[in-house]
Amino acid sequence: MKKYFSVLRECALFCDIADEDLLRMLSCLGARVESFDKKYTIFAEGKPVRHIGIVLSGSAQAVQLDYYGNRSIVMGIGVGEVFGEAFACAEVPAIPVSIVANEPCEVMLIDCGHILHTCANHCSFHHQMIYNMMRDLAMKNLRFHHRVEITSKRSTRDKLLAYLLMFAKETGKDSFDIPFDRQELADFLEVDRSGLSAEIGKMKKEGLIECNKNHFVLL
Amino acid sequence: MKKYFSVLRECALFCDIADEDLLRMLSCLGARVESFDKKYTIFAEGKPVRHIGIVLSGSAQAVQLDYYGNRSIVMGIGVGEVFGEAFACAEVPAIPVSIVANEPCEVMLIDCGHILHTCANHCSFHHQMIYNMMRDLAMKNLRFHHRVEITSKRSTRDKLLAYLLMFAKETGKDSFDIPFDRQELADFLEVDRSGLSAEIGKMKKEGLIECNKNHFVLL
DNA sequence: AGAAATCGGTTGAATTTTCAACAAAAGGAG
DNA sequence: CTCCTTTTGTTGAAAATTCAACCGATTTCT
Repeated sequence: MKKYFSVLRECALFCDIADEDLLRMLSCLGARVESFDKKYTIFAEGKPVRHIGIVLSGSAQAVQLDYYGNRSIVMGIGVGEVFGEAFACAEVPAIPVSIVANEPCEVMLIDCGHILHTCANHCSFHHQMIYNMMRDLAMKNLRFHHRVEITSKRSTRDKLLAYLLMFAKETGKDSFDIPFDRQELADFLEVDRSGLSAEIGKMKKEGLIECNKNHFVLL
Repeated sequence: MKKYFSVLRECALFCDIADEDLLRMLSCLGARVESFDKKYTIFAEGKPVRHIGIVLSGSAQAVQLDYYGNRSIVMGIGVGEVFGEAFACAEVPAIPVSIVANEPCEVMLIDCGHILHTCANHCSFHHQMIYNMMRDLAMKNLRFHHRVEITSKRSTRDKLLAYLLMFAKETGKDSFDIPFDRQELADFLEVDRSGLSAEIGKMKKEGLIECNKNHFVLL
C-alpha cells in the first residue's frame, strides 16, 4: 500500500491524516486496490454502490447514456480524485451515471459504511474522514456549478470559451492540455462533435486560440 | 424560534436532533431569522459567504447571469431546504451564483463556522451536524446529476420531457404543479422561452401532456 | 511492416433553435 | 372597475446546431 501514499496524501479524503496513521486506517477500512482496463465499467448506471473509489493511476469518467445512445460526460476523474462518494453517502438505490475507466487504471475501493460508521475498534479517524468527506462533497458541488456555467451557454463557441477560460483560471496558465479528445470534449460540452471541430477551426483563424490536438492556448 | 420547529424538523441539517436540544443549539449557533422581499438578492454572485441559509417560508432560487444578461436558474430552493452550504463549506472566495428570493420569504441564517467547528461550550451536536451536512451535500450532488440528465438533452422537447418525468418520479404522481413560470422553466432548461411555449403547445396537441399554467399532467 | 481501427476535420442539407416583435390573457394596484 | 404591468402564446426570419457521410492522418495491434 505504501507505494500509493504519495497519491493518497493529495486526496481530499485523507487530508490532515498523518502518514503513520494511514496504513492502519486503510487496513481497518478494508481498502483494496483493483486494476481496470481501458473502457471497463467500474460502477454501472442503475445499480447501487456501497463503495467509493479513489483513482491511484490513470483516469476515469462519469458518463451518462440516454435513450438514443447519446453520451454525455458528467465529469473527468483524475489521479487522487474520489468517485461514487455522493451516491454511497446518499445511499441511492440506483446511481444515475456509469463510472468508466478512460485508460488502464488502478483504483482504491473502500466500503463507504466503514468510513462513516464507527467500527468495533473505535478508531479515532472517523470524525476526521467524515469532515473530509463533507469538504470533498462541497468541492464536487462547486464543480457542478462550474459545469452548469459552461453548459448553460447557448452556442458551441461560448461553451468552449467558458470551458477553456475555466481551465485557464484553475491552472493559472493560458496554455494547457485538456483531458478530452474531440468526441469527449463534445460530449462534455453537450454539443455536436463536427460542429465543435468547425468552431475550433474558426476560432483558430480568428486568432482567438491556438489548438493542436488536445493542447490549447488562449490568446 | 419555536414556531419554525415544524420546518426545521424536516430540514436535512437537523436530522436526528431532538426537539429539546434544538433550541439550545440554535442559540449556540447564533442562528437568526431574516425576512426578504420578492426579488431580493440574499447572497450575491462574486462575494464570499460564511453563512448558510435555511428557507423557513416562501422560496428562493440559485441564479446565474452571464455576459449578455442571460439568466440560468441552477436550482429552486423550497421550504426546509438549505442553500449556500457548499460555498461556505468549501470556503470559496467568490460564489458562482446569486441566491434570490422568489417570493417574500423568511430565512434562517447560521454562520457555517459555528456548525463545523466545536465551540467553547463543547457542544456535543457538532459531529451530528457535520454528518448531516455531509448527507445534505451528497443529496445536492444527486440533484446536479439529475439536472445534467435533463439539460444534456439536445432538444427543447426532450429537455421538457426529461424534467417532467423526473418530477413525476420524485413526487410519485403524474399530475403536479411545477415551481416555475414559463420564463423560469426556460431558464432552468436552458432553452428559449418562446420556443418552449411553442413546444408545449405541440405536445398538448399531440396528446402527450395536459398543461394549464404551471400545472402539468403526463398522459 | 501492414492491416485495422480510431480520430479529427470538412462539407452540405435538414432540422431546430434563437431572436425580435406583437397581441392576447391574466393579475395587481389604486 | 379600470389602468397598468406581467405573463404567455404566436409568428416569421435569421442563425446555429445537428446529422450523415467522407477522407486523410494518426495510432494500435498483430
